[in-house]
This record gives sequence, C-alpha cells and structure tokens, in this order.
Amino acid sequence: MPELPEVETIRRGLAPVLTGARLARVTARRPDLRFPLPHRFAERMTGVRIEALDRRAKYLLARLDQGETFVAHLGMSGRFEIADAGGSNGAGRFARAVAPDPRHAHVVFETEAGARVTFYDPRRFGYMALVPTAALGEHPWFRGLGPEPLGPGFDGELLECALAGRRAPIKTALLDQRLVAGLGNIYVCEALHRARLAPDRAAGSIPRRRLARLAQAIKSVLEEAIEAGGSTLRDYASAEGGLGYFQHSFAVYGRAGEPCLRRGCGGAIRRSVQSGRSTFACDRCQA
DNA sequence: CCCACGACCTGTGGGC
DNA sequence: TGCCCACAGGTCGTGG
Repeated sequence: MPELPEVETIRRGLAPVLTGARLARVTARRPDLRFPLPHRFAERMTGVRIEALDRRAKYLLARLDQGETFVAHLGMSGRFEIADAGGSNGAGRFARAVAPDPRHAHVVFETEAGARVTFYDPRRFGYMALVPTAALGEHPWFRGLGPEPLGPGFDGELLECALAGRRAPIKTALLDQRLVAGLGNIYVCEALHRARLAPDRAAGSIPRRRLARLAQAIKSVLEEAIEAGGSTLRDYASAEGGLGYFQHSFAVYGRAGEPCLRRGCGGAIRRSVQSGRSTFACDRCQA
C-alpha cells in the first residue's frame, strides 16, 4: 500500500494511541519479515516509552525513551491495525474492503493503556529495526536518502540539481529514493500527468521551468492524497493506511484505455513498462 | 557511477 | 467451477 501519503496517514492514525505510551508487551510471531527482526526484539521493546512518532520517506519512526528509534518499512503490503482495550476495531463498526488475515499478523504491540497495534504483512516485504537515535542519519537505510518532497525548499531548482546528468527516464529517476524520498509508482505517474511531462523524457534534459511545474505537481498530489487519507482515518478509526478515498481520484494510475481526464484533451491513458514497472500516461497532453 | 533486471513473497483477478 | 498466468503501491543485489 504505502507510498509517502499512506505512511503519513498511518503515522497520524497511530500517533494518538502510541505517542507517550509505554509498551507493556511486544510479540513477534515469526523471527523475520523481509529481514530478520532485531536481536531480542520483543525484550528490547517491552517497557519502552514512545516519545514521538515521525516519518522519513516511507519509513515510520518511533523515537523511544532509551535512546533508540524503532524503524518500520511496510514494503508492499504492510499495514497496522489498532484495536482498543475492548478488542474491537474499525471492522466491527464500518464496512472494510479486506479484513486482515490473522495468519499474517506478524508483530503485536500492546500498550500499558490497553491498546493493541498489530502489524500485518502478507508478502513480508516489510522490515523493522532498532537503531541508536543519535546514529539514525548514518544508517544505510537513511544515509543518502533524498529530500522530502513536502519539506522546505523542494522546488524546481532542487529537482534540477538532483536530476542533473541523469539519462534515465524521468519516471524512473523519480522512483530513486536517493534523488527524492517517498515517491512510489502511483504518485510519480500522477505527478507527471499533472505536470504534463512524458514519463520517458530523459531526466537531465528537462528545463527548469518545467521542473518547477513538476515540483509543484508532486507537492499538490501528495498533499491531496494525505488529505484524503485523513478522511479515511476518520471513517475507519484505524491506521489501516490503504489508499483511502484518493484512489478514486487517480487521473492515470490503473486507467489504461480510459479517457484522459484533462479538460479538452481527448486522449486516452496508455500503460507501458519502464524498468519493469507499469507506467500510466496520456501521450496527447504529456510531452 | 549509472541503469536494467531478477529476486524476494503471497494474494487476486482475468481469461479460458 | 477450476486452473494458470500476469500483475501488485518497494527495495536490494547483481551484472552489463
């Protein structure tokens, strides 16, 4: 599920339950996800207090009171579910497209206040770590990570520097987390369509004026998706982190063969493959 | 260094 | 209905 907006939505959903909470019990129901869980993971997590929940790129960060930061990446299919002290969650009160399969409940966090947060991940591409907070920036997952697209200073000039000399297609370049952090396949396709840029253009050859428009498109699509995720949160009372309502707002992603939604364009969305991944774009209004 | 590709793992949806 | 293939929102290691 998760690109930057989904991880941010999950963070906002978990924050009320976990910020300031002390963990009474942590259960790892298997020894590994994509990578082995940290050494003595459950023991090291038990009794800690979570001082703050943050996000960097697609990573969820829980700053702990003992000097370490818990890091989680949700891979392709990871999700967190919140249950309150009574054990109920959104599923009992609201319709849900896909109920979590208990076979894939890999890690359970229980707070002293009686809340339970469960990590589900059928494909197990997700991963977790405990990293000394002071050295977080030097960790391989974070060293070399590009700028936050919603951070200060993200504009056409910054993109121009990041993309200088790149011959890779702009679509592929934007997926490179070293250049920009947090974008994934969906929002790259959506941002390129908003900016009217063709996905196969060489990244390093796009003039700054158009990169300014691209930077603005990236910001607006991410902000709108987070906003839509917020409405999902309100409805589900959970940190499910699915695509929420924003999936109904995709202009190109998953719309192969359908008409381009840009006013007056009249083109059709075409699916292609770049670096082994689906790209959706309108050949008529993206150039 | 840059880039493309296969691998990792399970589930789902479409076509026959 | 059942089977088989293609494909899925991410990242890493390899090899050209």
